[in-house]
Amino acid sequence: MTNTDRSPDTPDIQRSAPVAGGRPTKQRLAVANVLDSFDDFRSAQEIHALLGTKGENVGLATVYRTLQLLADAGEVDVLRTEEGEAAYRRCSDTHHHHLVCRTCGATVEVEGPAVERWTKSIAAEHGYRDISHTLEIFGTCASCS
Amino acid sequence: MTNTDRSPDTPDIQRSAPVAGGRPTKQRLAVANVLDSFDDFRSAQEIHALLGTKGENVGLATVYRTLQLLADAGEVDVLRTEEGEAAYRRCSDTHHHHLVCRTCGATVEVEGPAVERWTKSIAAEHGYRDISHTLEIFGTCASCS
DNA sequence: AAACAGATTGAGAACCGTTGTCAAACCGAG
DNA sequence: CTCGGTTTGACAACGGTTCTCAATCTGTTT
Ligand SMILES: [Zn+2]
Ligand SMILES: [Zn+2]
Ligand SMILES: [Zn+2]
Ligand SMILES: [Zn+2]
Repeated sequence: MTNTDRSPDTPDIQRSAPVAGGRPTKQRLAVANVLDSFDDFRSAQEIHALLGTKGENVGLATVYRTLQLLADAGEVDVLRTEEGEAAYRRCSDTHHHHLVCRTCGATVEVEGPAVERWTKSIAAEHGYRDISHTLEIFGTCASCS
Repeated sequence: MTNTDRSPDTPDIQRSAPVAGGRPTKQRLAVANVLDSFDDFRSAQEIHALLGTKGENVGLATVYRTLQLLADAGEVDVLRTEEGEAAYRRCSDTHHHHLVCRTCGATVEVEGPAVERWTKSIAAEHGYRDISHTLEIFGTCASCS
């Protein structure tokens, strides 16, 4: 691990913004960049492997740590698959949900103001406060039918 | 493990219906019964421990297997906690969602026909079929505020 | 530029929920 | 009772995630 390694083949940094307040290290930038190369949900291990194929060797623990950082900062969305593993995806910064293909993972961001209102009012009706919610829709996309 | 053990202190079977098509063994009935003794979501291990305190010693693997049976049969609802572990609860048999207290686990079943309609139409709009969805609402209940 | 202090990394161990293994026990049919 | 498929439980194995800690890096201060 030599961060001073700046040989000619080292790809230029594409994402200049620091990663969630921490130091913009080579590894964190690599993770942040690879997140832009797909638009479906990928597990931490898949992302780690993907980095490997691109010549960016980042330790698995660091991938986990960075994804957690990004998730905490709201820069990526986290989804629990039905098998219980966490999957990550770079998303728009407004609140939204996902329509995910069960087969190929193709993901569509969806918004539903009515749902947002409904959850709030239901929760208030029962005296619950500090509401949050999770809503994911699963199905088989057109090309997988 | 002696299933013929029917000493006088053995509690009578309360739930006579067979468990999800399989054999109504002592262990399965014990699990099915203990599920009636709480109305919030409990992990498999918590349920296993709870059985222990009631003198019903059921193997952990059997608890997992039985809960899976019941879940497949739709007799219990499964929820993935944010830490990724599965939690179980006996629920009404109609489709519904949950409003869960983040602190004490108090759970309210909620229904929202509008949400059901919305998920279907959104999915159809994008050409997705065989739709399913997950929706959970989290908050702090009145007594935990 | 050299030194320093704190942040970050990576390899591997540890953790923990869950599932698999398999011999022993069980159960219902005949 | 006997027999064959089902179920059980102790324990091993598994997979994803987190922890540990020494080595390395980075920004800042001399
Ligand atoms: Zn698809
Ligand atoms: Zn929402
Ligand atoms: Zn509460
Ligand atoms: Zn629903």
